[in-house]
Amino acid sequence: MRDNKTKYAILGLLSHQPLTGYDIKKRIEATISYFWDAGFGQIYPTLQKLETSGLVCKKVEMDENRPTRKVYTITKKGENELKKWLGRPVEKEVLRYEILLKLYFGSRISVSENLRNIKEFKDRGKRTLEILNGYEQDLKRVLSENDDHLYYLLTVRFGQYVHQAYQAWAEEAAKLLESKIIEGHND
Amino acid sequence: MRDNKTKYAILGLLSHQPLTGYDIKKRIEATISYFWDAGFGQIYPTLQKLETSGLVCKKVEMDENRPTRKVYTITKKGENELKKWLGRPVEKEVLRYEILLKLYFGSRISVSENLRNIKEFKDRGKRTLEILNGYEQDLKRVLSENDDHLYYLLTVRFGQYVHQAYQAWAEEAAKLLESKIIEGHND
DNA sequence: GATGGCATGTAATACGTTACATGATTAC
DNA sequence: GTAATCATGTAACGTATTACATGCCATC
Repeated sequence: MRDNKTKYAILGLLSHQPLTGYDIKKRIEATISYFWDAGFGQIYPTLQKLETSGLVCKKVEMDENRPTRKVYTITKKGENELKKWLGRPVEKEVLRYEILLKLYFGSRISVSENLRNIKEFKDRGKRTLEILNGYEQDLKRVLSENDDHLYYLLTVRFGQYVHQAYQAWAEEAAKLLESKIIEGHND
Repeated sequence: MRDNKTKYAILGLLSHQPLTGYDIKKRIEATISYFWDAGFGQIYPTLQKLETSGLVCKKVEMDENRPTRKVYTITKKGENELKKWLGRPVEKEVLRYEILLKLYFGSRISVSENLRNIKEFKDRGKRTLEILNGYEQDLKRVLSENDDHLYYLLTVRFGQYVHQAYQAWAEEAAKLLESKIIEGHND
């Protein structure tokens, strides 16, 4: 593991409570997936590697009726590793926006096709924004209950700021492209 | 190649003019790297695959004095492939923000460490924003010269919107965390 | 009887980064 | 002399996705 960051997402979730691989997948989906997603094919092998390096330990729960559960618990060593990483500043965020890659070469296709791409981006973003607004309301209600909630709120606020920026940009971009159709009627 | 998107970045650049692998790297750095980056280790093998599948063709330029240049030109088939991809809407943007992954588990470390992480994110973003502002000025000056420039401007405007959102968020987040220190003086 | 949730994982493949390896020319 | 730019690429490794494979239980 050179610098697998998903392993820290897993360690972070386990620092609250013991979980199975399946649980971890559900948690990620429900909480951090909009800025850090992971599938089963990544979670299960990572858990095995974390166990091998002694950062988590496994307890097998067998039951006749239900599938065998493998519950993972974070170790002291795992907690230290997590804290060490959390305190280390991010060197560089690497982001890839497919919408921008398409738009950059937009002159190769028609204006209306570009407008459609922008519109789909905007609609998708609007749905995400609504979900984030819901999270914000929920978190504000329970803010004082737990030290973690403020940090959750900060990440949600980030999402709201960025998605509002997407909406504003998409409107401006659509206007600029539409005025191009009117000027040159080259569509 | 399942759905290598970097290949479209390369095809897009070649749709303007023939380039070497080295040229492509420079172009990417100077134009799209803030939303789509690629290294030599990705560019050279991708060019070879593109040639094998007939989307680009290669011309070897030998010269005694300078290194052998391999100039790649997009084919008709390559142009069609590019256009087909450009017109296909983006299904899902997958983004990973390391800063948010760290912040989500922020309660595990001290408030001042979180504040430092936010500050570094903000400072880095500010530098990028200044670069983007420069791009905007340049592009506005030459907007009417070329059909491409409007599309370049749209991607730059996107960057500006998003980076302004980063700045506003970072300020709010820092304030919220600072008020936590004052309330609980738990740092 | 079919769908969906719970629960595990492996295998194949693709995507991407980093280090390694070479060597000439040009500018300071 | 030294660093930067031009110019090529391979090898090793790590990260991530997708498909495959299994099987029970509960609900509709």
